[in-house]
Amino acid sequence: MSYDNAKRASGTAMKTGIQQTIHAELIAVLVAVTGSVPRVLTLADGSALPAGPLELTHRSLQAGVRAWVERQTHHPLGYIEQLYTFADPTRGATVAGDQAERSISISYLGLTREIASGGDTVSWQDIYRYFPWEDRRSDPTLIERTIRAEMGRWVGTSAERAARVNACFGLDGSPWNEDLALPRYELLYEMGLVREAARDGQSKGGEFIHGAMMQADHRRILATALSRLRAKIKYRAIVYELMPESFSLLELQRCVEALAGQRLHKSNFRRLLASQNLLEETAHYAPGVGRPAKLFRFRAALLAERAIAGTRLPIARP
Amino acid sequence: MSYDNAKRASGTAMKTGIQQTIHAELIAVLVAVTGSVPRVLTLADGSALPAGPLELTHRSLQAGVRAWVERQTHHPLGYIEQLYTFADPTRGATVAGDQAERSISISYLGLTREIASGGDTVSWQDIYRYFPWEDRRSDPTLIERTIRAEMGRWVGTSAERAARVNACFGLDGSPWNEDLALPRYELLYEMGLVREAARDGQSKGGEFIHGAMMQADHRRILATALSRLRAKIKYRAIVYELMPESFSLLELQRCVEALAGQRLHKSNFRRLLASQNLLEETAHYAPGVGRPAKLFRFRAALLAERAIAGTRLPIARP
DNA sequence: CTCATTTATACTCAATATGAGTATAATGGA
DNA sequence: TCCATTATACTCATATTGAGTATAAATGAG
Repeated sequence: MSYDNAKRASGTAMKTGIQQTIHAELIAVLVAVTGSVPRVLTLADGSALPAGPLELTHRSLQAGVRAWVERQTHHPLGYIEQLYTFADPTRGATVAGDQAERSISISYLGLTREIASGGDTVSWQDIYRYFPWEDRRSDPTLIERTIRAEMGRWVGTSAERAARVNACFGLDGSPWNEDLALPRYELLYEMGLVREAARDGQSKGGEFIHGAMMQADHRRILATALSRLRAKIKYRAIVYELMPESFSLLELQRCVEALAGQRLHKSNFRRLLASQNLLEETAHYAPGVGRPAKLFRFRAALLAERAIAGTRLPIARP
Repeated sequence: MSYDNAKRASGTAMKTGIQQTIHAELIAVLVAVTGSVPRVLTLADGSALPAGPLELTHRSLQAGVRAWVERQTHHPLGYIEQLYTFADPTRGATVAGDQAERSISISYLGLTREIASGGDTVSWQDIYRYFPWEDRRSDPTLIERTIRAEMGRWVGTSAERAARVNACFGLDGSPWNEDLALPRYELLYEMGLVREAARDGQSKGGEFIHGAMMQADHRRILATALSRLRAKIKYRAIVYELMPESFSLLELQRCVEALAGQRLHKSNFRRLLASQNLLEETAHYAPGVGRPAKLFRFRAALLAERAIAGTRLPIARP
């Protein structure tokens, strides 16, 4: 961290020998919500996220991701956001003469609407297939019933571990915080309760809790995306990208509930929406089993103001 | 984005020809708050952030940043968080035979306490030296007075541009949002009102607003750090890392104010602190000019619970 | 055709949180 | 001793939130 380094770094390409050669890979987490199911686009029958190398033709990282997704799905990608960059030390770290090799992965979160993607093993998967404990809409006691005993074993008599588990999983007085999806996954990994831990040689064997495994650390990346998304819907109107042109208020509520993994209080949710002035009425109604619901759309001006309003979550209890 | 790519990506090192060779650089934004001044560690007399290449000896990206900072400052680094990764298309994008070269920068935010750093041109600089308009503690009307006319010229008759400026800078009815430090800097760049824009050939010439320039896009990275930090103090107790062992409530308030760039309401700030149960009293008092203030420290248990409480900002008006 | 069922929408009300300000307590120094 | 200065403790009106009830507009069974 010397001045020389800084000068080199901000100049043109560095070609000195100290530095190693690196391969960069882009990973995309594409999310869509259909009805009440939050989905992610996967490859290999749900065991991997779309990924590929950064190519020279890409003007920027974001442009690289966009290019792929649009080539693959023939669908323009709306909102897109960088998630995280990591350099896995265990993979690709081989030295060959003067040149050392290493792989860096840069992940992105994109929001779309679900479309039929014609590929061999390409498919949209329910996100909660990978994190069953994150879906508390129908049964918020899943953790209480299935995971708690296993966690207790790991905690043992350590007060510090107990505090961490309670804070992450909302046990013993702590409130449940939906944003903590990533810390929860990481904690389960550390406890050896997800299959990836055993695969990577971290687990001492024992019970695994439900949840489908993915290649490499793709499931961790997906957890990062879920965390980010849940935090963001509370202060940015990004649901926009996930909804059709017009929709009923209940449909919008179901979409937010799907992402948050929580039931929301109906009238309070509507009051919040009204106070934020995000929507405008259309002249149409959605037919259905009961009284027809008025259809709404997002206000056109919203696109310009993007940076503003927040959608906080009025949580409902059964 | 085919299944083949995904398989390659998640296997061992990729050596096929499609992919280009990449250099990775790590950039650190080290922040400390001393008294009422938020500072950042810089090189080259305040014109660059500490940066250097990713080395093979680094187990992970974070470990790489930690290693440097600790080697340079001889001070253990507490909180550290990844900011953003970007691949500048304009620098280092040269093709040489089969091998193409490109540079990727990965930036990190770290929190410390300020210490004398014995280096030639290494220094701690007031962050608001780079973003004078972000400090609204003494004079919240700076934008109103100095920048507005210039912005008006760029807006012209475009309603969309006007809406964007108003939302970003809290003009014309929109509330000021301190988290938007990055969008604000980006908007000023787009408008050609910061010197970097002229250097990069984006500006059409004209008045520049105050604020010191930095090499490459380091000032943009610093804006990213400020945005992230301001957003985060509202929902995570990270001020912890910036304060000494024990401190008075007013000192803590001054620290938060320095980061937020806003004055806070004294008694409401204290009420918020009390309700969150973050602090505990010590037996000591700080001597000073008036009545001595009781000294507090962060509760030990806080470290374990880290993931919890939020510190919202009760804004004060003069 | 009537009524139970289902969903939509409108209101109400208590509890809590927030913004803003006043009153009182300890200091050191003129 | 009194005053300037900072600390700490209360007060109070208003806004926001959580939770729930009442009424409206459809469908379909009988």
